[in-house]
Amino acid sequence: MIAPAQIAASGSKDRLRLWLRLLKLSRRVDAQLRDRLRTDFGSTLPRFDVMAALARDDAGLKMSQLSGVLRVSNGNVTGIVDRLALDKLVERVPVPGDRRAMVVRLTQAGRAEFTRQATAHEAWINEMLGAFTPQEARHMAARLAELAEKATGPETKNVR
Amino acid sequence: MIAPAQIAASGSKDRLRLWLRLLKLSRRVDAQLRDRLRTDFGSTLPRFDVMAALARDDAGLKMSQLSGVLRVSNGNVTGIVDRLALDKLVERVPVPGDRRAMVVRLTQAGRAEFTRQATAHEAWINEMLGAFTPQEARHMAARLAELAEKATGPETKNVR
DNA sequence: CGGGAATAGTTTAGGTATAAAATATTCCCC
DNA sequence: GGGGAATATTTTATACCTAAACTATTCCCG
Repeated sequence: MIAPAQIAASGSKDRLRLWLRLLKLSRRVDAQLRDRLRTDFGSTLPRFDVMAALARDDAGLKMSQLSGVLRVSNGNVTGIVDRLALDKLVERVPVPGDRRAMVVRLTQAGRAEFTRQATAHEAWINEMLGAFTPQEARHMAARLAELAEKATGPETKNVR
Repeated sequence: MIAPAQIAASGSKDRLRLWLRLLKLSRRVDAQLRDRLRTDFGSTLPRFDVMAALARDDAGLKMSQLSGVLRVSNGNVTGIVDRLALDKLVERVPVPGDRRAMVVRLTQAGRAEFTRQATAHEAWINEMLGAFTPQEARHMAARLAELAEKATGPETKNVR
């Protein structure tokens, strides 16, 4: 027989250990990506994330949509878009019917640059996670997706 | 028959999708932890991480050991320790034989505060990852550890 | 011993992040 | 149609984070 308290405590420890593992792996991949983006493209992960979000849609996204998709604060997006705009990789376009809003979209140059970076990005990930077979990657991704759905916490923050 | 290029491309896509899943989950847990630490304890995740590292050892750690364990830059640790020291949660102690080095350790108050926060922290994780059974958590953690070993990239950065 | 290489830590410059306040505009209801 | 609530974005204050430069000390080899 096992005391109930011990069962609960043990489950909790297992989940904590899993979290520490997940954190360790994701930080390592994250650090590599940041480093390579910096050295190979003179860019950063947040910039890449913004461009990736914009690349999905020729029409671009409003600032608030962008912060919703990326799940970061509004003020944060302002700064990143400011810097991308300085480099002429994105542009702010006023929204016809609403003088409050701005649509951000990739410029021609931004689209070309993103394509280059995305190709490299996928190759880096493929290299770093090369120890996963495609089958196992699919399986684990599916399992994570399934569990993420049940997990506590806001699934989406600002997506409207 | 399947074209070789297609096989390679497909594996790469699977790993990319896995990465996006991992990132999504870890960001969500991260955000929750940050939020709860802030509202419940008026603290932050980096502060918690530093205290957690120090809690393992009564003797404390040198600044460089701290940045090595946490895998963050030296300058970063300087700032976090500065702020923890202002709150009297940690203290810097000169190292007898080496006038360059400082050992950082939890104060009495810091140790007590960390114990409170760590208990809550484990409960939050347990709640957020509750969809994983302990068995599955153990299994996945083991698999991640195994793969992390093989994965490309620096396993340890500054640990000496 | 003397001096350059290595080590420990802080500082600096710039980008990323948040929450909260401020600004501007639009919506909508009475 | 006037005014308050809601929405879109920027600004502000503070903390995090890195790489690189800088200071101080220690190590070590000739």
